[in-house]
This record gives sequence, C-alpha cells and structure tokens, in this order.
Amino acid sequence: MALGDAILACLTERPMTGYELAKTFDSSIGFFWKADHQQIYRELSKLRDRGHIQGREVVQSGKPNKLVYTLTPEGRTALRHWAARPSTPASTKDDLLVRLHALDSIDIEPLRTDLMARLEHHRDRHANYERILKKRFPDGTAEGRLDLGNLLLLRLGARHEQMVADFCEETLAALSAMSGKASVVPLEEGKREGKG
Amino acid sequence: MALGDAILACLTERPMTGYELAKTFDSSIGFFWKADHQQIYRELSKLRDRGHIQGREVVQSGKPNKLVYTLTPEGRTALRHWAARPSTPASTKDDLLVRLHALDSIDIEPLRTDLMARLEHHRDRHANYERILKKRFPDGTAEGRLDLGNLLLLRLGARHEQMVADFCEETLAALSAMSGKASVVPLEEGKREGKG
DNA sequence: CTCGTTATTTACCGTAACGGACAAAAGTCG
DNA sequence: CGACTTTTGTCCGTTACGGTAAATAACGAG
Repeated sequence: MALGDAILACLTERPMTGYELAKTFDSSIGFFWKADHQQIYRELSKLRDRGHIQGREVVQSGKPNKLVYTLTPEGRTALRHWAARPSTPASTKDDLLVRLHALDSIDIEPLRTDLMARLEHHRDRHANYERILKKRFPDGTAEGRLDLGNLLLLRLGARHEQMVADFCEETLAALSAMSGKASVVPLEEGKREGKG
Repeated sequence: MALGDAILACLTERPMTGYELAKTFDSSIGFFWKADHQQIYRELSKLRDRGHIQGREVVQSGKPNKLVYTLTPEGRTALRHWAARPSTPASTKDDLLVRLHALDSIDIEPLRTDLMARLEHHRDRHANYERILKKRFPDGTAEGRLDLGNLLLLRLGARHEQMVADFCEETLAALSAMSGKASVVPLEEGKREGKG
C-alpha cells in the first residue's frame, strides 16, 4: 500500500485533517501522486485502525467538527520501515504514448488536438514548478533535509514537465511534416533552445 | 479501461497470442506500460466478449494449443474512438519520490542504497533504448507513420531514463554533501524518542 | 527417471485504487 | 429565501493489480 505511506509522509510535516490532506494531494505531493478525497478518507480510516495515525476531534463552531490526524510513534516506525524497502520503479501508463504506439491506426486530427492540450498542460505545470521554486528556493539551495527533498522534487518535476512539453512540440512538428509528404526526416538530436 | 486499449494497440501491428502479448508488454510497449500475463489474459477475455478481438486456435504438437488473437473491425473502430478522446495525463506515483518528500523522517542509508539501485536501473534502461534506437533507426529518421510513432516513443523513453538517472546521481551527491556538513539531526537510534 | 525449463492458457483470491453519489451544516451571494 | 460553495466526511460498486497455482507437453540436465 503506497497511498497510505504517502499520507504518512505528508503527516510528518504537520498534523492535518482529511480535507487538508486532500488539498495537499492536489498541490505539493499531488504533482507526482494523485488522490481524491474519498481515497484519502478511506485510507485514513485504515491507517487509524492500524494505529499508525491518531485522530483528535476539534470542535468548530459554524463548521462541522474536524478530525486532525497525527502520526503515532508506530506510524513513524512504519513509515521508516516502508522507506527502507527498495522502491519499485513505476511505469508511466500514459495513454498518449499508447496512441503513438498505434500511430498508423488512429486519426491524426484528434491526436493533434490532444497533443496541443497536453502541451499547454505540461507548460502550465512547468511554469507552476518554476514559480514555486523561485518562491521557496530563490538561491537554489536548501538548508535542511526536508528542504533538500522538496527542492530536488521540484527540480525533477520541472524538468519532467519541460521534457514532456518538448516532446509534445516535437511530435506535433513531426506530424505536420508528415502530412506534407509521405516520408519524414524531422527533428534534430541535440538540445533545442528555441523559445515557445 | 486503458490496458484493453493498449492491447488493441499492440494487435494493430500483427495478430498475437496472449503469451506473445505478455512478452511484448515486457519489452517494447512495456517500457511505459507494465502488465503481467494474468492481467493480459483477463483483458483478452473481456475484449473477446466485447467482440473487439477474435481468437483463432492454432493446434500445436508438443505444446499446448495457442490462441492467436486478431483485431476485428469493431476492435479497430473501438481503438480509433478511444484514441480520439482526450488523453488523461497520468501521475507518476513513484514511491521513491514519496520518500524524498519525507526525507527528514526516514533513514538515509537504505535510501542511498535504493538510489544506487535505481540509478543502475535507469542507466540500463537508457542504454537499452539507445541500443534499440541505433538498431531500428540508425539514421534517426522514420519512414512511415508507425515508425514515426515508435521513433518518437523511443526517444522520449531514452530522455526520460537519462533524466531520472541524472536525478538519482544528483540526489546521491546532495545527500553526501549533506552528511558531510552534518548540520542536520541524525536519524539514527539513540536520538529517537520512541516509547519504552 | 525425475527435475527444471520453456511454452501456453487459465482460475482463484485478496488487496489496492478509482470514482460517482450522497449527507450535513454553516458560509456567502443575489 | 434559495442557490451555491466550503468543509468534512461516508457508502458502494467497478477496475486494476498481483501472488499462487495448475494442466499439458516437449526438451535437456543430472
């Protein structure tokens, strides 16, 4: 179970409610791990049953009471044990890539549309990473272990989005080149630094 | 259901048995989509029930008979329809990244070991991509639509593995730099507050 | 002759993950 | 007042994943 451990990892920073966790999974950690609120609440129950987290009810006026979850010592230990096991490299599972694999059996027009949407999507995310990087790490250096991890993560995310965005652009270009003629010879192999 | 569509995509190239598909999902398409044989056989049954593929039994002597699956016209149509829908950007879900997110709550030694294993893994994969690229596309150019897709995919794969390998190296270096400085709290036993 | 391997397909079962719908109570906007 | 949003959850059904195992048959190692 990895989602549970991702939640434990989030709770190492500070105690949070399910709602806050859902928000977190929609921003910081959510950059590389998606989970909606139902998943999170469910996982939270399991974690509580297992004694890895502990819920403290906070009475609120005007709003429903909230449950603030804190890591228990058992939870910390479980997280450390989980983190000490070798990680399993995840596969991408991007259906866009599957489509490219069957390029000659699908319609190119919708593909092109999709590619453009994806290009925008990845550019947005890239911009977002860069924005956070500038805000949180203006010097590009981290001070503590926690910061180091987050800095590294943000940089990886930024690079990844950049790379995928470039890929979308190149694919779009190759597609255009091909619709002009039957055989293609596009794309250079070096770094492309042209502005978008 | 995306696995089913990935299978349809594979079958556009040539008819295959479940066994061959399992091998395919362990090499070419498997570079970005993992699936074991159980998943594939299960999916194959569903696809057959739906009329998207058709199985032809080939009697073999000495081996169990095999079922060669071919795309039906309905399957082709289904694939095209699926490919015409906007793709959903997948999230990474790599537990190594989750660990980095909780860097200051985990033990660094196993992390380092893991990072080294991952570095090797991604380097291997990168070398593999490059090898295939050189073999299949020595000029770096593609001739047909199908080839274009595969060339693009291979290049993306190569770049991705390169990037992740670099990331592992950098993380390892940053970790070393940090333990050298030793400005951070060591997570080793003795420091743990754990209950007695 | 048995044991392990390769080739092939399939079943059973439990866990993990996904995602739509619903509930409930207080806030704000028009 | 009512509609809509925020906050905090629950319920339920489906899909996906993955371990273990089994049937069948040739081929080679010990």
